[in-house]
Amino acid sequence: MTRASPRPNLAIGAYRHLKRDIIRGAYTPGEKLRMSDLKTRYDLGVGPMREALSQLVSERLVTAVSQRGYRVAEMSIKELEDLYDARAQLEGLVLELAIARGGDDWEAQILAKAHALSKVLEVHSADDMLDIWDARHQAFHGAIAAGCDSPHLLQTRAWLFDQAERYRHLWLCQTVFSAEALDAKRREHAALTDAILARDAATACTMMREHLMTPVPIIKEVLREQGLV
Amino acid sequence: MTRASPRPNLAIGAYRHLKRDIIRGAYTPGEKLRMSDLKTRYDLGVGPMREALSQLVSERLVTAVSQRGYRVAEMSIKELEDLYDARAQLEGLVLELAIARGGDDWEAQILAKAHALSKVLEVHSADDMLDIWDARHQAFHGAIAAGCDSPHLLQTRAWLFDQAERYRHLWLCQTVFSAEALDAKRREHAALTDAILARDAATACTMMREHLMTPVPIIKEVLREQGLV
DNA sequence: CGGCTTAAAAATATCTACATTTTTATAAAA
DNA sequence: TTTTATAAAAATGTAGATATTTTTAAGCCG
Repeated sequence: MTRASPRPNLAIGAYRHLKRDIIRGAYTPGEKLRMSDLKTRYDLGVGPMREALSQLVSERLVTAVSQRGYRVAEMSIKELEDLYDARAQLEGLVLELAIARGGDDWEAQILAKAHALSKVLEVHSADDMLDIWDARHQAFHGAIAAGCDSPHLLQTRAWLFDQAERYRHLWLCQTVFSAEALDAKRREHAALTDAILARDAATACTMMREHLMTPVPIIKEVLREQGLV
Repeated sequence: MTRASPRPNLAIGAYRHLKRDIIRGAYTPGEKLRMSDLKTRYDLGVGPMREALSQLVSERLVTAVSQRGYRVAEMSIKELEDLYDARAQLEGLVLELAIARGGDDWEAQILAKAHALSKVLEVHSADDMLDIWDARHQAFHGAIAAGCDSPHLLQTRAWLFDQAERYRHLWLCQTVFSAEALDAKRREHAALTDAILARDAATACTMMREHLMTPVPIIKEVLREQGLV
């Protein structure tokens, strides 16, 4: 008899909640995270709160200075550019390996997820639309990456993804609510799928890197508009 | 007036100490880390100890199950192979970018570090020898990687490095105390340096990937000998 | 009168000790 | 041998004590 999920402790809950809030932009970059405020906001003691913050420091979403508390990590154009470049390069590598290593099941999964993504047309509420499209979009790219068959490379990919998610969220809001942008993405995904299934590594990797870099100018603009940098 | 390093709090000290102990093999993989033991061993309260453990969980050196405490992460042949493969692939990518992006200063630094590494011949005590050779070896590879000019790729590289360090430590002990092994490494490093300075990306990347994979069979053997798997 | 230093006060972060809950080990009974 | 009841051990959470930083205000010199 195995208990799949022993009741998670408060620190884990706080970690998830706080991480989500940071990613969704509930705090402004660089904002001070006062213990007393956090305690009341998340209705917790200092112990669990500190644990959650420690983990977020490890993930670089929060910065800490000894005896001077915690702050939400800063955002910057410079970081945005490097982060997306790193992601694009890594994704290119992962895709190259996936094309070399992936089997029939890998191909099938890509087709399945691509199909699911292309069908997000039904009418949904705005928030639902964002969540559903994003979930399927991630599933599609995840299916592609999975072919590299390396837990540690995938872990690394997930780690960079988390780092980028605050920026990415800004882009999502711009893209999901624009029929035009969505359509452009649909075409990119279709072309990418074709190149991958044709096992054309050179073309596919180049397309993937470019695909991942397209959000950068859009995010830059939003960052400036919203005065986040 | 800036205080470069405000006195670090106890959690940071505990984190460093515990991490070092895990990497150096002071605990056996999978060993339970009891709070009461840790408290006495590191002479600390539970608060700081928990913070340190939380960070190590983020870094996957420790595993946690809610309400059932912490354990040193397991080691396995499977993980060893994936970890080193991931590292080799990433290092290949980083090197490719470095050759494309690195400038004169990058080349100079590589030569400097390569020279320092090749000169570790003077007689040292055994422990000194290990520390000095390792430090210079890391500096050499670090100088090469730095050329990719991407903080996030380098961060990612450092993260995989940390993951591998427990395995790597086993290899170091085998290599540093063998004049023959050291000499083989010296030749590999020299050839690598030549290919890099010649900006021969294809050759250099292949050599780098192979260079990083050479420890794997040695570590496998040690793991089996010491019954760690 | 204004800028600078110094000193007290408030706010904040950090740590320890204790209380509570949950898990694990032990022993008795079926 | 398996199951169940009990006791011990361990993890988790809270509250209060301590140390550090930041703010505020007063004093001093130019």
